[in-house]
Amino acid sequence: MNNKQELPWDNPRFRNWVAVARACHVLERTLAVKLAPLDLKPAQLDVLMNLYRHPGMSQHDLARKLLVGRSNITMLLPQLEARGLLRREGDEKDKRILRLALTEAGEALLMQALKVHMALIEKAMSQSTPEQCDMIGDQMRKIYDVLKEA
Amino acid sequence: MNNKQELPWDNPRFRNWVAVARACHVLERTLAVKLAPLDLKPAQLDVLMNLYRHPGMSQHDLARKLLVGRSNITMLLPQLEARGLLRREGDEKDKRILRLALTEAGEALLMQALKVHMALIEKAMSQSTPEQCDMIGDQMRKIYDVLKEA
DNA sequence: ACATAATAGTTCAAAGATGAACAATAAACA
DNA sequence: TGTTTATTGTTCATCTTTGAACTATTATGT
Repeated sequence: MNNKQELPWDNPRFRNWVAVARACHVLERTLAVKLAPLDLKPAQLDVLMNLYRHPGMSQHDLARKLLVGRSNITMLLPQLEARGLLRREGDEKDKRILRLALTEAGEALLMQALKVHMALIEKAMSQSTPEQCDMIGDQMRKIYDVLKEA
Repeated sequence: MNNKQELPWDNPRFRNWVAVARACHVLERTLAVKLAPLDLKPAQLDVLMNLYRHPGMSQHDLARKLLVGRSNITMLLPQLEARGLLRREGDEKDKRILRLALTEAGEALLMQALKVHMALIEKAMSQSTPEQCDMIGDQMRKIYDVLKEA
């Protein structure tokens, strides 16, 4: 009996996905190094980015956007709040909810961090034509949609 | 003064890379859930996969392949060794090196886990044509090459 | 209204990952 | 040979992440 008849490594989809995962991993690690001078970690940058784009969102919403647990957000925010990068204010109508927003300082730091992040992504994606790049993005969004409710 | 003149979200490369990262993240989380019945985590599966393909590799080699620190490997292996999934034997010529290899049980569990992993990737990548899939893999391998020495 | 269920956020203990410092061994070189 | 430098793996302290249990608040249903 031969379990090896169809090893994943012979399957293009498998091999290619492994490449995706590896590229993600190495870019994340590189980003962590490049953000170190700003005393910011990738997870914290994700928070700032989401608050910039969706000011007033709740911690629950943020957790879902970031694909992490709520408790993770609870542990993450006080550091950033103590540094004066964001505000947390209770919702008027629903006293359970804390609404989040960047401060001026938070926005300023975000802009610096985005330059770093952007430069890294430019370097990585400069290998692809615009058409290839868009196609990759389209496929990845499909993958996300397929898996997020699975 | 307007820092926002070229926000990353307007940049296709940025938006598309964010999609890649999100797809990676959600697939990794989904894999963790699907592997739970086998009492195996994605990081452990990575170890088994690499030992299957490169039997006799050292812990140092394994750490580099997985893009993690050596200490991480040191913490990871004893669990798997205790479950009888792999062997560690000292190298004859270089007494610093521990050579790693799967046991029969390790190989058997790997085959089960690979079915799960493979099914998930099939589901995710079935949206893409073979040509698109290969193109994605090619681009990602380029990204990895660009970043790994940066 | 009242009881039940659902939701937002927190706490806490356990597991994972990281990097610096260390011991043992091997390599380089004077 | 003998000394210095590199490499392999481990240990340890620290930081992150996670999920379950908990409190407070709101929604639902009778």
